[in-house]
Amino acid sequence: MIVQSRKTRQKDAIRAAFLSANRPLSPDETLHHARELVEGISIATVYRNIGSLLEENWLTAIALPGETARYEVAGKEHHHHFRCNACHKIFEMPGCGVQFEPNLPKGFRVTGHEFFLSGNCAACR
Amino acid sequence: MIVQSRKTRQKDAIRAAFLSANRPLSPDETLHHARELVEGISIATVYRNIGSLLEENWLTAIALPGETARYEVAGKEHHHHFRCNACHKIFEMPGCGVQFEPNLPKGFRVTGHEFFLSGNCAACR
DNA sequence: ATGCTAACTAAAATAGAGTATCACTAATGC
DNA sequence: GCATTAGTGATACTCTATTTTAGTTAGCAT
Repeated sequence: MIVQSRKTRQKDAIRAAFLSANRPLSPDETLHHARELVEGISIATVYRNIGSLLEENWLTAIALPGETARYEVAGKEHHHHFRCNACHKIFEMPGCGVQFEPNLPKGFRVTGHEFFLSGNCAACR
Repeated sequence: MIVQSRKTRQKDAIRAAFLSANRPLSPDETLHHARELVEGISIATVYRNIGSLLEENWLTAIALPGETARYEVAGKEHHHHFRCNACHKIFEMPGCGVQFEPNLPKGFRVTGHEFFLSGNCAACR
C-alpha cells in the first residue's frame, strides 16, 4: 500500500492547539500552544501543518486589518472577530449580527463583507 | 529666516494624486498617479512624502485585511471601504451605515469597529 | 524487525514592504 | 545671482513573516 500521509505527534498537537484555544491563532501562538504538548516542535512544522490543514479544509485563514493572519477550525457558521487592543488576541463572535446599507456608486456589486470589533477583552480590563 | 520645509513638484504631485484619485491609494498606486505629473519621481519620495503628510494629518492610513495599507485624505467623516476582487482597488463608501449587535463574552468592552465590503466595481463587471 | 520515505528540526534563504544612505538637484532667503 | 540646505533618485539595507534546504527521526507496510 502506498502511504500518502502520516499521523504525527506534531500535527496532532497543532490540531489540539486550535481545538483547545477555541479562538483564531497566529502561527506563533500555535507554536506556543503546541509546545506544551510536543516539546521542541519547530515553527517550520507549524507553518507546514497549517498549510496542509488549510488544504484539507480543516482550517481557514482569517485576514485581519494591520495584523498577520490567524487561522481557525473550518466549518463554523458565518461570524466575525474581536481584537483586544491590549493583548492583541483575536476572539470569535458567534453569529453575524451586522446590518448595513451600503452607500456605493452605481454599478458596484457586493458579494461579501468583513467586520471587526476592537476593544478590551475580559482578561485585560 | 530659517526654512523648515520646501514646496516641491513631487510633494504637490503626490497630494494631487490623492485628490484626483478620490479613493485610498497604496504607495505604489500613488507612484503611478504621481508619475503622470512628475516624470521620474521615485518610490522613496512617495514613501517619504506619505510619511510627512501623515505627520501633518493631511493623510490617514487605512489598514485592510490581507492587503498592504492604503492612504486617503484625512478629515473625512467616519466611513468604510469597498474592495474590488478583480482590480483590487479600494473605494470609499460615504457614511457609516452599519448597525451591529455584538455577541461577545462577558466582560468585553467594545471601543471601535471596522467594516469592509468586497465584490466588483463598476469598471470590472 | 526492517526498509522506505514522509515528516521533523534547525538553520539558512527568500519575499515583500518599508527605511536609510548618499551624491546630486533645486527651492528659498538674501 | 548666489549660497545654503531640504528634498530627491537610485539603490542598499532592514525587518519580519514565511519557505526551503539538508540532514535526521520516526510512522507504517511488509
